[in-house]
Amino acid sequence: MKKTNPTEGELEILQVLWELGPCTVRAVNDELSKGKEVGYTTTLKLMQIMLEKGLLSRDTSKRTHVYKAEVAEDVTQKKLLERFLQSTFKGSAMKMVMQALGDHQASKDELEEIKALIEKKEKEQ
Amino acid sequence: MKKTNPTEGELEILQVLWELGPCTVRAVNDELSKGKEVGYTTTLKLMQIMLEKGLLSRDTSKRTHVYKAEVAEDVTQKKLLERFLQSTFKGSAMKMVMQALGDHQASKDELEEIKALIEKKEKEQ
DNA sequence: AAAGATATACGAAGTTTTTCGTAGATGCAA
DNA sequence: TTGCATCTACGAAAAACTTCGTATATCTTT
Repeated sequence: MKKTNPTEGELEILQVLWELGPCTVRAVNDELSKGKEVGYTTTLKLMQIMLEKGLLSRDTSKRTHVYKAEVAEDVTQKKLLERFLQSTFKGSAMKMVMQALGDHQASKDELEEIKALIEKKEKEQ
Repeated sequence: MKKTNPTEGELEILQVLWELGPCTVRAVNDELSKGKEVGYTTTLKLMQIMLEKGLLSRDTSKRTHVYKAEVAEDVTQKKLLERFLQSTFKGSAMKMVMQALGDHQASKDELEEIKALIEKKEKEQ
């Protein structure tokens, strides 16, 4: 029940559950299979481990168990982002933001949204 | 010589070399030791592996070898950023930017810099 | 009811990454 | 020169993560 950070494999499963909501192992495995080959029992095992870690919970009232994410998407993203920032950008969020903005396409709306956020932050200061 | 992505441990070493420039194993190990306990031969071994991978090069003309990063900081950051974006934010750079901006302090200058970049991007469109 | 499909549990092998001990070479100080 | 400190090489244990096979139970279909 420690809710340790998910590994990459675990994260893929979380992505599916965040997107589709509570799922059976089969559903998760089908979804993962769209992107890469992965055995059913591999997915099952991983989800059982995640259950132990507290990353998932499940409903066992039926024969086919239904799993559900126990960690929120935004909270998890935030934690992982902190870790990544630390390890790759020595904690400099702004440097990373510049890098990301520079390298990626953005729609007009997205740019506006970011600009609005920046202006809000500037007022706060 | 494949220059595969560095692992987390390898990244810590790269950070040191990027910051201090070419270093002996001892120097790198001393630096790492400021943050956590780590054995000398552990650092040595890791750096030897990185040498094999092509992440580092070294000067062996003296008894004490001097290692140097063979991958650039910004290029490496960019690669790792792509991977991280994919695994954690399903590739949505803008979502991550918003998250990072929202959660982190930024100086006036940094905010201005980002705003300028955004305006430049808007013009490009 | 029997056969086939599908489910969970679980051990264990396979990979990757990290850590460390030991051996042998070289430098340095008394 | 002798002995102590420091260096590299290297194997291999340890740890973390991933993958899978097999046993067994439960539906479902005929």
